[in-house]
Amino acid sequence: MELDKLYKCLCDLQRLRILNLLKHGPLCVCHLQEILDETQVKTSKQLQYMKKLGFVSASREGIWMVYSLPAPSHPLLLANLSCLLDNTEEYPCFAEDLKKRSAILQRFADNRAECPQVVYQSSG
Amino acid sequence: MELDKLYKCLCDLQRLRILNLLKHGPLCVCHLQEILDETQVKTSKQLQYMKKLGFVSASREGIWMVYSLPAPSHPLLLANLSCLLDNTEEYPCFAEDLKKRSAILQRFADNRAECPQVVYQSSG
DNA sequence: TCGTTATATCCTTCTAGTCGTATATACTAC
DNA sequence: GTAGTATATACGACTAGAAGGATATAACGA
Repeated sequence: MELDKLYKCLCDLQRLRILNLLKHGPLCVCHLQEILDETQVKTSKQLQYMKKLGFVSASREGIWMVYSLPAPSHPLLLANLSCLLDNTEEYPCFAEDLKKRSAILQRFADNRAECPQVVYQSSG
Repeated sequence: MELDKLYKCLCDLQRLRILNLLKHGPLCVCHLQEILDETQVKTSKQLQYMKKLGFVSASREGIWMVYSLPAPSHPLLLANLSCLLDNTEEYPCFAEDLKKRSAILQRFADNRAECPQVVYQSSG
């Protein structure tokens, strides 16, 4: 894996936000899309981009495509993701995204049909 | 400073190599060019790119433009640069560049006219 | 003043990546 | 089979950035 590929992956705010979310557990496209407040196409394309580079992996569960960070992820990727929440006043979106993620997982507790099993399991 | 700007700066191998070199001390364009084995235009353009984003700073000394990392640099930048030498077998260029830098600074010991003062001082 | 060295900028071409619309595919339920 | 939901892809327009050649600028020494 080349370093410039890694940084190309990180140099888009939306991709950073996606990676930050996936670091805390797998999610499917529709929920990423909901959290990021973005179109389906745009979200999907960013995921394809990162998948092609090997920084996220995908697996189908029913109608959902569940995206997650592969194990093991590049240590430099994880190190950078760890910093995203450090300056919440300057970059509030990362913490906010995680709050939205929690809310969605909470919602799944009431309606299990809204979410694939892998995602639900990660909520605990 | 926005995160995506920082990563855009890092997502080019030549820029990474320049930053790795400047982390160990200031250098002028002609010596960066020599170490990277690149054209003058290309080297200068990369420096302009990074300067515009604020990740390197420049000061003229006689006929030379001396580039360096500003103090303080973005902590995330420094953290990433610290990792460049970690996997020397996989990314040999960063260590090689530093060797070339040492050789150049050594050369300055014999011919001081070949180098501005700030660069020479950093060799110690 | 002129010549030389170091560096920056202009101009054009080229490529990678973005974005949006529309459409295609995959799966499920009926 | 059809309908509906989730996701991916194809296509075209657009933009940022890369690259290279030529040229401009800045500073120096004679």
